[in-house]
Amino acid sequence: MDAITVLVVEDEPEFLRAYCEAITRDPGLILVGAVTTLAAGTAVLGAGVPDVLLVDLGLPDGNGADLIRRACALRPDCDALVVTVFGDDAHVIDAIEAGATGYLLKDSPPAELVRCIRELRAGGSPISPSIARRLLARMRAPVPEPTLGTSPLTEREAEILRLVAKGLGFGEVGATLGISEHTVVTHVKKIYRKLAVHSRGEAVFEATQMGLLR
Amino acid sequence: MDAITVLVVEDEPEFLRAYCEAITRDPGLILVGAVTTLAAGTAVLGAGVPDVLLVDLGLPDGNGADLIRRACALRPDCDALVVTVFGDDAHVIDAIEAGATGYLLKDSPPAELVRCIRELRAGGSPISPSIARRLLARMRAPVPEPTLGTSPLTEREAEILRLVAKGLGFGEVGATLGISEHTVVTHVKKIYRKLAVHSRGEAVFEATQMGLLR
DNA sequence: CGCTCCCTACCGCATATGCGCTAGTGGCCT
DNA sequence: AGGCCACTAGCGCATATGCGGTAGGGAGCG
Repeated sequence: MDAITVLVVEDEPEFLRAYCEAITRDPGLILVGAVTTLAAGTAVLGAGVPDVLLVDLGLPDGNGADLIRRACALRPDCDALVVTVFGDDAHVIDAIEAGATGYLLKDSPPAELVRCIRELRAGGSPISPSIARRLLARMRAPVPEPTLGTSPLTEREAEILRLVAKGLGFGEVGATLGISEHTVVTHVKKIYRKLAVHSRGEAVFEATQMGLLR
Repeated sequence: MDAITVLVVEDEPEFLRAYCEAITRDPGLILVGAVTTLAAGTAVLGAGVPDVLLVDLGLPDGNGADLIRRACALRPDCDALVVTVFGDDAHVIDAIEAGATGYLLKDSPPAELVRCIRELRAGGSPISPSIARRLLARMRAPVPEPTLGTSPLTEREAEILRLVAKGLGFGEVGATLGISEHTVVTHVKKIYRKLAVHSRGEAVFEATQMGLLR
């Protein structure tokens, strides 16, 4: 296994020193750079993206997430390990969407750090437990059931709206459901009144916003 | 700090033994039960939900996720730690949606286990790095930016579609954008052709599915 | 037994919509 | 300079849509 190249971007001197020390002490890791600003980090990336980007989010001249974005764009298989004091959702989500594959809070000892770097290159994603808790909570939320009962629409009406959304004409909807086109029109009229809309497009739009379609 | 009560549900004898041994050896943990089936686990929960539910997903008589669901329903603040060989998305997502707050693969040593149980009660969520990697990948996907460039629609067309979606007639759209109604119609025709649809509703539906609206 | 709500069905009519066709202007690229 | 494309604008026409009103059958409820 080749040695792992690491670039450290961290503005706080003590942390920077500690990280560098831990990395250089490990024979399997190669410190290819240690900078304290977003600008400097960007410059280093231009000369070649390392295997692992160890980055702090709160840099003096910008957000570390931007650096991650750039690194991932230049080299998709590189790993970005965030080490920061920010444990809030906004920072975490932003970093992850930027392409971070690891997220540690600054309470981890340097020894832990090198282990995490190894884990990263092995295809894993070390994440501080407290951060992981937030992520899990966030993944659980997005599935709150389609909500049939609280919908202002009748089951039948929703069914018709779904078909209308798929582009079927009233006649076709009627044929599909085995009812008259006139009946479909009647239903649609009620739907419009309930949703306070006046056209197909608006109805479909409102319905999708309300999560009534699939 | 009070001792942490733990219920183990694991069908494989060797693992069950190893888990129980590690837990009983730790003075801060109290093993309140060790069962091998979903049915037995359910029964034990009926008599009181422990602080931590250590559960395998692949039980002989059902899915461990169901047990997690039950435990969380009975006692929302309990923690469920999944320990399983299943590392695929379906199992992971299912378990997390069920309420799991930790997810370990069966390659972790028992010593690691008790540390994870402590982390759980401290509000953290221990997750095997390889599992975490899948979760991160999954969180990155759902938000790939509105993507103006890759959209089949022109900026102007998308703008018109947004207005149409809000229920405006072609004339109103024209008035809003300061162009002729006829021009709006022309745009709409191109939109329909590009999206391969034949009505307002279908167009709005497709567009929302493609994330072109907001 | 009335009352309400949902699903069903129909008539009529003004307007909107979908579609094909033509065409001028301006920007971008070769 | 010529080609390609987006945006603009218009004509004509068949059909769909939106909206009003009416109405019967069935299910559930006090």
